[in-house]
Amino acid sequence: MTNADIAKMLSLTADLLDIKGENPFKVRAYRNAARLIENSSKDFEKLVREGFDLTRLPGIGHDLSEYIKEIVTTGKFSKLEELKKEVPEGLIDMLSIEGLGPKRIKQIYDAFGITSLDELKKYAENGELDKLPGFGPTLIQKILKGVKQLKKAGIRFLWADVEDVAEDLRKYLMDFEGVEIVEIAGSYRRRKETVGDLDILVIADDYMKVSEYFTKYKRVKEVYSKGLTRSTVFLDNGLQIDLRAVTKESYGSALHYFTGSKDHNIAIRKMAIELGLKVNEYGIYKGTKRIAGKTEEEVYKAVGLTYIEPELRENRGEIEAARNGTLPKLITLNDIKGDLKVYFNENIKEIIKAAEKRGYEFIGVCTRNVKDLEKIKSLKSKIKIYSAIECVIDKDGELNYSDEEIKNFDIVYGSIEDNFDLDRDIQTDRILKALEKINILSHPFCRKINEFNGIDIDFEKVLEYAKKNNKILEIDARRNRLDLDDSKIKLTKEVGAKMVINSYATNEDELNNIKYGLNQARRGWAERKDIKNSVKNPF
DNA sequence: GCCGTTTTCGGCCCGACTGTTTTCAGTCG
Ligand SMILES: Nc1nc2c(ncn2[C@H]2C[C@H](O)[C@@H](COP(=O)(O)OP(=O)(O)OP(=O)(O)O)O2)c(=O)[nH]1
Ligand SMILES: [Mg+2]
Ligand SMILES: [Mg+2]
Repeated sequence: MTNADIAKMLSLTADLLDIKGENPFKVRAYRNAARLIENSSKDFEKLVREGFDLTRLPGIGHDLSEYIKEIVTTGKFSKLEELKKEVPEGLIDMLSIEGLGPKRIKQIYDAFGITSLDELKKYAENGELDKLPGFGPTLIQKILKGVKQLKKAGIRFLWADVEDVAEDLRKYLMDFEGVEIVEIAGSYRRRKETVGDLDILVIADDYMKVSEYFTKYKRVKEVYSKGLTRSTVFLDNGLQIDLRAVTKESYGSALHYFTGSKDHNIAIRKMAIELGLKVNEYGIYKGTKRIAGKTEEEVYKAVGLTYIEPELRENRGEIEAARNGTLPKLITLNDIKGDLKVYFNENIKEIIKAAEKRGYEFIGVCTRNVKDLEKIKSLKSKIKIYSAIECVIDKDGELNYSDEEIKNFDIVYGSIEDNFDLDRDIQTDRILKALEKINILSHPFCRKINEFNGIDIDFEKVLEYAKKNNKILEIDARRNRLDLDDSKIKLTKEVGAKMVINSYATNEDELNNIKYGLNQARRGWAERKDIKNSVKNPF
């Protein structure tokens, strides 16, 4: 039972309770627990096995603690099973239709007993739905459209895949008369590996005119809502863009609000309440008096905190760290001294030249074929070239090359490329075995974003071994890998094992992949000392 | 359902946009 599995059950429970009409704060408690577990770097199955007191976690009390234990030990959640009898699971699909929330779904279910999208479509088309109070023609049209495209359920976009359109939108908005600042906020600014939409903040005195201009952007396919200070559109590729426009006195508060995360915002607002203050996107208020909000620093200062970098704003301990003055000094692009994995191929000379130009001090040229060793050794550059071999780890943890064949390489990588579904203990032993012979474990979880969630291993055990034996964990920086991910990076840092960020460049442009890995390293609280390719002479 | 150096009950972040609302509930950020 993985964290993701547990989180899914709790989240489903929350949705069903919501539709049932339960107390919204109870629903939130389930959602919070689900999110806590989903985002946690700790393995909950292990925590339960070790008898860890779950109620020590924020938002987990007596009941949820027992529920989590039940889920982990039995694989089932009896409360959820009972709930499903009352509230059919099929109703969950309806939540992913824009404009349909728990209340309206309950209304529909109570009136017609509908439990599927097909039935919903039928009732929307034959005019039955109109009979419900609050269901006007516009909403019915929205529902029909939603059934057809199920927009909200669409997969999330890779961060790197929205970079270009984000920049294009920034330019487009900056071009508008009177616009002073454009910030891409939301999960994009927090550098999350995937983004559900783009959240754009515009600062302009004449902020009310911005929405109109925004919705005329050439790639806008549909205007979902348009008001004086906020609007939402969908682009031709289905990407949602939320725009918020305010005047510059609210810049800090608005940017803070729109950057999130939601959990972080709520935590900050709770702190403010305890100080007798109110925080919203316009400022910080004491009574009716506005006391701060021009910059983000002001916002944090008003609640007694130092500035928190966007990448850390996930309510994963950053607020406590800011209070205690123990925030990490996050690694930056400038700290990266080299790239320890670029591919040995026909572009290698250009890649090396580009690496020199970037100011790198070393580069690791990697092949999967031991016969390339001499050719790699004969490459010339003014920077240090490491020869690297990527070995394939077989089912039993053996490498595809003998000790003799790889002994002259500067760096030995090991990569798992098959048998992804082995049981946790077997998979863990496989990795531990391979680690004996390699320096760096490539993309440790073998995951592919939006495709494969990754192998099941006892990662903490791997980390303990790595720390003790100076083995390094890779952060594969390719846009759809980012493996280790942010929470695993955080755990690795906490244990004290080292990591490298590798670009896997096959041409000079792909050296830029480093940036994507760096984003995740920063989200994982990594400092310069945690990342091997930010020190001189790593090998 | 969770939480508490004031609290074990009574709060729980706060605001914008939409529709059919004649004053606000629902949904969303
Ligand atoms: N205070 C507060 N802020 C919110 C709430 N919902 C969203 N926000 C803020 C914080 C979010 O980061 C920001 C943008 O909202 P999004 O729904 O786009 O979320 P975000 O970009 O974080 O993640 P995403 O990748 O889009 O799913 O708006 C809320 O309920 N309360
Ligand atoms: Mg967003
Ligand atoms: Mg958004």
